[in-house]
Amino acid sequence: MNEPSVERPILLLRETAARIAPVRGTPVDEVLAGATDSFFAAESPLGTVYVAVGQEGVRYLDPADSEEDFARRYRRRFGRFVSPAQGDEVAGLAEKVASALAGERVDVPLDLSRATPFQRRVLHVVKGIARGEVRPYVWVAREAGTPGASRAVGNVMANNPVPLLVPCHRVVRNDGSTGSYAFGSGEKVRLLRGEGVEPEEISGSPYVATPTTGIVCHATCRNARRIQPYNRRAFRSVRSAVEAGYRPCKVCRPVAAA
DNA sequence: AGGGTGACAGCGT
DNA sequence: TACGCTGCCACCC
Repeated sequence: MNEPSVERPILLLRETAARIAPVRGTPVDEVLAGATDSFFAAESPLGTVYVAVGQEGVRYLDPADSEEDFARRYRRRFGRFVSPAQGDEVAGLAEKVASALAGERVDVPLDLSRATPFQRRVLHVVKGIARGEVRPYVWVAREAGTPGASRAVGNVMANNPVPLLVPCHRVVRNDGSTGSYAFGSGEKVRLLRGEGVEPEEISGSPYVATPTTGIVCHATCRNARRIQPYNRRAFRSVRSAVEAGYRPCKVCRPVAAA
């Protein structure tokens, strides 16, 4: 605690805690302990990101410019302090996060306790979108149990506390265009390419069917990818495919209703 | 034909 | 409250 080489975020933190303590009538150390979360840095496709840890797991991930910048943003968003993790307090979690950000399929515990029920449902759905695949906002809305809420889903994505870990960059528009991204639409396209999704394969015809089965899929559905080129029928919408006699795939569940 | 555009419904915050 | 990483349709060339 009394290291001579006090880092700047910690110094700021102590100063603030020292201001708060007398107001609350609480010892400084207690204020510090009760209002401070830990963070660590990790490498990701977005570059260096900082990762804050809550009670249940990762609470916040941000490709901030610096540790100071990250701490500021965290404080503004959660109303709590954050300082670099000491010793090995988050070592296990940091390892999982590093693996996940490297593209491995590891389950990273998340702390979404600050999210609304709707946000939690949406984030949970999006977490399940596999690498190499994309799904439209309207699909996420339907899967989350609120079929009309595709725009509200966009709002949740815009405020995703844990980008990359909850892969909001895999949520695209229903017309096959990639849509916006909190860190820029170009970054979204780059991320998707890095995962094997070429924007061209969905643009204009995000749905694909085959007469051999009579089924229509999202173009990036693992089953759609197996369709032989000469059996491949491209569609701009599920509706047009259904009108042509195809029924929705039971694996990727394209939204059939108007 | 099919890509672009504008209006507006619709949802949660 | 008004707003937004949308969807859908009408309408344009």
